[in-house]
Amino acid sequence: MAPQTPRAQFPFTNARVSRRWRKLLNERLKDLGVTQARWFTMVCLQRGGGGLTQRELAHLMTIENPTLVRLLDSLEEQGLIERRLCKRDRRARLLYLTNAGECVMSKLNERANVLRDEMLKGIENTDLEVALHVFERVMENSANLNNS
Amino acid sequence: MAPQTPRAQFPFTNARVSRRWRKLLNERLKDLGVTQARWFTMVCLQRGGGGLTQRELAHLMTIENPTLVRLLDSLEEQGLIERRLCKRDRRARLLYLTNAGECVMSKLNERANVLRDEMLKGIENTDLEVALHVFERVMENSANLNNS
DNA sequence: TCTATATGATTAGCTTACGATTTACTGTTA
DNA sequence: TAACAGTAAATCGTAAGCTAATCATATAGA
Repeated sequence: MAPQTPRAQFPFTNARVSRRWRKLLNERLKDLGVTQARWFTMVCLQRGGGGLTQRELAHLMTIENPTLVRLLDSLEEQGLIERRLCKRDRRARLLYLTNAGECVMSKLNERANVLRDEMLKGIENTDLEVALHVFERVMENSANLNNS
Repeated sequence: MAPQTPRAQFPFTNARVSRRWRKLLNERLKDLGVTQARWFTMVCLQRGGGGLTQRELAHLMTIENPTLVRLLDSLEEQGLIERRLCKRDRRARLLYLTNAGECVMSKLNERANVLRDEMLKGIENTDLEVALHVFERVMENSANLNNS
């Protein structure tokens, strides 16, 4: 079980919630052939606008480049995204959602929204804002550590 | 980037914090040969008391049995935990920290505590309690879903 | 210009999460 | 007691996270 004080408990419980959300969302998206991570990739790509490079998208997602490469490989194979060559820099690839990708996104988003509302049911907006404030502070603090 | 409203943002940012914590803690425990997940396994075993079965420990950790099996395999190989046969039920294994395991735990805990304090620096206790309250509610809500 | 360094993407290999299946044993019931 | 349902652990395969190393191309400096 997680330790005693709120301070000590926080990282464990945070991780637990994260695992649960991932697991439930994976279940609910499974029949559409998309996982939580792949959906998140598409969300960030849509939000960032087409034409991002892989490095830019990885930065938006706060994951490492090699992790993104595999996600993109599967999404490309499914025909949901496209890697186009960049004329300015021949090392880079520019990323776009395909039409099929755009289409499936509405279903995915709807299911994700339903799950999110179910998981957050009965929680005050003010409490959620406090929680998000805590998250932001943690991210700031950890950005200033020796994480090279 | 994460979506707009606090509600929409919550799951993404939660996951992000979880990844960051794991990554930083892995870095800091690396030279002791222990990962965040293996340390968490030992924490739960110590907290639950020696003599837990694998099923019981997996339940405490809120992870699945196959995940725990591999963590225990590596911990056992490192000589940090022990699987003993159970006399009552020959299917079951009873888990214990070894002496070596107990010894290394104090170093691991200290480093983990330092990291935790660095990451939570400047955050009010009351805010942390609100965040934990949100987590608990999410776990309750998700326990009542179709997660079989 | 030519060489050295930096950068975008990839590959390879490890870890940790999952589900599905298998194996070994327990306990119950016909 | 013999069959059968249930349970503890292990095994297998897949996904998604990481680091380290590699390849191709860009860019900066001598």
